[in-house]
Amino acid sequence: MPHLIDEAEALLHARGFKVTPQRTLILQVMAGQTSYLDADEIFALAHTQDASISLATVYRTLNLFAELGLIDHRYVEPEHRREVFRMSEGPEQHYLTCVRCGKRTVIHADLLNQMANELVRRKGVSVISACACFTGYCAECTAALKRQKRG
Amino acid sequence: MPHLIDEAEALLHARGFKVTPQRTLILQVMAGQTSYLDADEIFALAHTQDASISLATVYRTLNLFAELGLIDHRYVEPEHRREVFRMSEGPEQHYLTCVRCGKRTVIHADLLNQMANELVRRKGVSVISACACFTGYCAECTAALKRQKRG
DNA sequence: CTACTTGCAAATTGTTTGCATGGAC
DNA sequence: GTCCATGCAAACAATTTGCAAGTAG
Repeated sequence: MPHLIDEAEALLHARGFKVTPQRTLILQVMAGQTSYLDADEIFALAHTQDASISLATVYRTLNLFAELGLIDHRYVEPEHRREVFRMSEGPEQHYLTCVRCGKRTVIHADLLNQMANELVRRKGVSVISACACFTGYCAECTAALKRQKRG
Repeated sequence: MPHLIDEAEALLHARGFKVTPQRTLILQVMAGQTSYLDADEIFALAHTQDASISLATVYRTLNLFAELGLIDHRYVEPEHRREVFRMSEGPEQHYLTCVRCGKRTVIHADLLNQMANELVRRKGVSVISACACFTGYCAECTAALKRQKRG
């Protein structure tokens, strides 16, 4: 998505931030992904293109992009304390992490948006961002366990 | 809730764990709370009763209690990576943290349970635990901002 | 007694920051 | 040329762990 990258660089420029090779590289890495990546994964991908990039720059850049609204960041199970990031484009995703196989099941935002709307209606609050993390069994493991129980 | 504490101690015993003064103390601290506390807060409260208790013991004990299902743990905004704990008794709580005043609005579990049910129905997964964190404006700040906008 | 627990300090993990150098504009 | 940005290493914060000493059962 070169278009996305151009827009992002224009925004950087407009806000007085410099368009450095590192920032462009991280934009490229992020734009090529559909799901969330953690800082280490982003660093590893960027590092294959530019071996001199540092993890600190990755963190600083991700934080800058998040402040500018270019990327979303959230936490997922089971390593909940590790932050993950992705471009803000496209529908938000949340996850159910399977305790049996570790797989993440994507939960699209409509469900959480319903919840956010319910919240707004019931409590009079306004919601800026929402993060939902579920732990459980994915569809396959749920089915497998049912079979096991039956058999 | 001495009743809760007795039950917890009985469970410890039944599972072959020892009922130490530290564990009893932490149970007392937890039982006296209605909302989530982080490890430091629990340590601070315990420390007023027994100055020799260590933070490591608090962490170990909380993890043990969580494994036994005695307490719930989750993460809340804005310091999302810090874990918070409370006794499993009573309705689960989730929070919306206000970015303007910092107040936490309690979100009772029925909303999230609806979402979990929806998930089960739509995706065939099973949900063990769910954590939802919202960032936004609490009811007061939402109202204040509306007034400000109008006035 | 014996195995589980504790306290302490050190180790880990994820992320941030100070500082001197380097580079975008 | 002037700041902003980078890389490095050290600092931080939250949590975990190794180990020797202590204690519940």
